[in-house]
Amino acid sequence: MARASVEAERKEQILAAACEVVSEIGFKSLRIADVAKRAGTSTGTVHYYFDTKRDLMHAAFDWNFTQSLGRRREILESDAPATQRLRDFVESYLPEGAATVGAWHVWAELWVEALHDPDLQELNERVYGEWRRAVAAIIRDGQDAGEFREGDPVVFANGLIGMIDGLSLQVLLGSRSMTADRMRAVCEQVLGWFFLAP
Amino acid sequence: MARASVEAERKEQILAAACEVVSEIGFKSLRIADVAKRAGTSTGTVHYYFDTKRDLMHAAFDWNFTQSLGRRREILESDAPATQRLRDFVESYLPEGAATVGAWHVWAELWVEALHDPDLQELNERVYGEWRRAVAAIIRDGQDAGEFREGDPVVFANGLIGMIDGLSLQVLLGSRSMTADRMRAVCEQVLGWFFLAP
DNA sequence: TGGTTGTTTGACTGGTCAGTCAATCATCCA
DNA sequence: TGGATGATTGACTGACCAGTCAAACAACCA
Repeated sequence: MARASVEAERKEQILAAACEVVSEIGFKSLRIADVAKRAGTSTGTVHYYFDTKRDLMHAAFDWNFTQSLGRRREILESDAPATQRLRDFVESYLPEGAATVGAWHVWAELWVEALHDPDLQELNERVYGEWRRAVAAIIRDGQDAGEFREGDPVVFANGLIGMIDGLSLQVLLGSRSMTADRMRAVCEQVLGWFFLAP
Repeated sequence: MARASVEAERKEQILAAACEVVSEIGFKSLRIADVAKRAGTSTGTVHYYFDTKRDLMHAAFDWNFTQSLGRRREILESDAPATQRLRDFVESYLPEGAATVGAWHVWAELWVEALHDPDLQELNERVYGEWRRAVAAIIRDGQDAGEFREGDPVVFANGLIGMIDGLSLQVLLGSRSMTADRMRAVCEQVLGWFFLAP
């Protein structure tokens, strides 16, 4: 066993580095040596903590999600009105800041890798379950408070999350027709249709 | 120059094979030898028509789009009511049949590859422009015919296409919470909110 | 028929990189 | 202090594969 403190710290360093490299050059181009360099260590050390490249990437994908969830905990657990929480949630997803864009890149790589990897599909399933439940809970709150029109919260959560994913991809691809600002406008429009006028 | 007939036929064979292989094992795992075998030819011949792997894949991505558009031409150019055309369009996108699922896989690979390739971003831009225009045109028709509520057609087209992309990804990932049937239900629900009752 | 151009083949090469390993260093504790 | 265990290093190896190339084959035409 690695000594607990060193192990946790070093793994974190390596996972953060792996996510940065994936975000910058993509999974396909990622070399263990790139990760090692970015983490300020050697390939030997990377392999000391992660047996294979696959293990490393699975752990990195998982870590990426944990970090994303952490960055949104404040929003999800806030006791602001549901309309506000939903707006904040959507806003926090817009691919604008470096952290969010980086996390989105890693997500996109995960998706495509998962197309041919059942273990990653399982990770996706777990994570999307969490997002879906979180959004559906906000919607239910909003409906209970009369801020939100009726309808199946899960259907709306699925539609909203799906739309965010699809639009974000276009933004990440640098589309001239779908900038972060335009995405914000589309999301606001859609939310507006579902919020009841105050 | 290759003799026109042979060249066109052989290129088509190779591109179709490339798309099949990408769909089955992913871009990252694709070997020129796989494509050659699938096309019933040799690696030498693949390289005779496509200088590099990158050239081959760019052409394959382009070809995949042309085929997808062809499969939908009938719907887009039909003179059925706008509501029907939009329903048919969405239905045609559901990742169910082999051809559609295959095309989606190739799309997903294109997206991720494009994150780090400006030429592919350009292809994405062109293609999305076409989809967006096609959908917006249907919506405009529907609004003119009073079948559809008012609002910016482009905003709605963007929202709808984004949602389809995001949901399709989850279906492709084999999510137990997002099957093709559930996706159909979400899309119908959303379309229902925007169609005016007859 | 024989020459020209277009097409096909697969063995081969050069470069790349994940993963291994033996050596070294650091930390802890008896 | 010295031995044990944990941690780190980077040179090395074996597998892999894109792209090359020389040789062969096919279609066409003069």
